[in-house]
Amino acid sequence: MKIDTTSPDLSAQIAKAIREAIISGELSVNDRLPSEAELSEQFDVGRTTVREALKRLAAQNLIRTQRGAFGGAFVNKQSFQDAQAAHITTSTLLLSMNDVSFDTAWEARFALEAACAPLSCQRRTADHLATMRAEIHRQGQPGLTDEAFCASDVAFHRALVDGAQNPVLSYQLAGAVEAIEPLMNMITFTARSREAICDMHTSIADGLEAQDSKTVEAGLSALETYTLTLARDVITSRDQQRR
Amino acid sequence: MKIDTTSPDLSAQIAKAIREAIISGELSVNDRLPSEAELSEQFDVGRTTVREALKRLAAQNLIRTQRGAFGGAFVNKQSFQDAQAAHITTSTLLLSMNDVSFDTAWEARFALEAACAPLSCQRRTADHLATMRAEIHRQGQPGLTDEAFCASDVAFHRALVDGAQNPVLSYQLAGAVEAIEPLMNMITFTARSREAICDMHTSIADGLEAQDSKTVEAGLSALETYTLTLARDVITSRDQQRR
DNA sequence: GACTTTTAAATGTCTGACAAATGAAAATTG
DNA sequence: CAATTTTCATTTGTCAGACATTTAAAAGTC
Repeated sequence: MKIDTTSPDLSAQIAKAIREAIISGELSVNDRLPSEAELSEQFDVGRTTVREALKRLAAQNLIRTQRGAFGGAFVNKQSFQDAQAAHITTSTLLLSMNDVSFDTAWEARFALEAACAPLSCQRRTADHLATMRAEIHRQGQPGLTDEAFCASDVAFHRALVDGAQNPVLSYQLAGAVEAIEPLMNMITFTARSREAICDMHTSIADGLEAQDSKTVEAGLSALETYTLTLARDVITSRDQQRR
Repeated sequence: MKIDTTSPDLSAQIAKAIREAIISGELSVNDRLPSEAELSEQFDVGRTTVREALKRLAAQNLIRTQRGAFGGAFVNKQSFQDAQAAHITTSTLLLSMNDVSFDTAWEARFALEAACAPLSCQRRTADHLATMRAEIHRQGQPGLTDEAFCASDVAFHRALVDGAQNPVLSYQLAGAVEAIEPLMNMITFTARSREAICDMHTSIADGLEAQDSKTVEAGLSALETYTLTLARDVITSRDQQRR
């Protein structure tokens, strides 16, 4: 592991070297890295620089640190849970910073969700169904705020995705499903549209319960079209107001 | 923005505070953060601690720094390209560190790819088709190493996904498609299986060219089943050798 | 007005110091 | 001897101060 000590980004270089050692398997889960003092000797830099490199790795969840004798920096096991949270954050920022149209994000989300539908039909448990029914019930409550409705909507679709019982799918989908929530919140639904959405959710849940993927896909497709129409109306009327 | 100066993770707290300011929109793209000296005053911590916080954010691509007068830390625009690279790294580590079975990863990958197929049929350009044909041709070359074959395979499928012309889809899919490559490399294909794979790739490309999503989906499905069978054979024989 | 020099501001790095946590080893005690 | 307490070395967390380097604006020069 060599670095160019003349370049002014030593901590980035050191982080990269260690990161690559982890990715290549040279360092395994729970392996202990050399202490900061040892690393600073090895790389011939100050301890400050080493620490900045370690913080970079910690920010990526690649290592954790522990104080005290026999403490140090240890290679982290990537958990689906943590990775998912980070993935959602990044996806959300990507959408908000890149002027991604609602159409594009919505299309991606439903295309991916539809891919889960057949698997979820096969494997969904009573738990998944119960979650979905509970969320549908919540969505029917009159006093619900728009934010709470959207959150419940996300929970409903997450249950559908999780029903496929494939952690890789759940992880990848989380980004698409959750990141769109802020965009959804911009489109405030009327009480009437909520009722229609609940009906479609019920139809989807019925299909999953009956393990009938045709019904589920039809319900998802209807939901996609319906929401897209609503969204376009909202955007059109907003543009008109702006004139 | 307040932090608990008695807790021993000041830099993480500061990073979190700034991160949330970015996510909430309080700080916008290209906004300049206060200088390190100013931040260290605001948070009442040393400059070292502030710098560690900033390095954390830099590791997540949330900020960039620039030296000199009128330099400083600026909020980064998240680019799909950078986010995709990070996403692939994380996905790869997730698979390798969590004993995800080949079956699970493979199922997720094909379910997601199949979701892109109809869209790609509609929108793929001549460029995408040309890339796919070129990769098929490369895959037929006899001297190709296993690694190169797998890389070409990834490029082929990436072209299919990109054909949907939806950056959100491409971003999400990249994780699933690329992260499985190391697992694929473990399964060394014989020359004969390569031929069969090329045939299926050709069938998929033909379907895309004819904008016939049925053919594409059939090709993908055949490829999924075929590779899965191969993989199971390899794993079974490997287990037998171990006895 | 065009060019050069100066200067102030900012990040990048290093050193040395001390605080705090932590587990092992040694000392103490019953 | 066994259980408990104390000591101690190690390691991370934080700070202050220093200097190098970069950078663009400001001042000076022709």
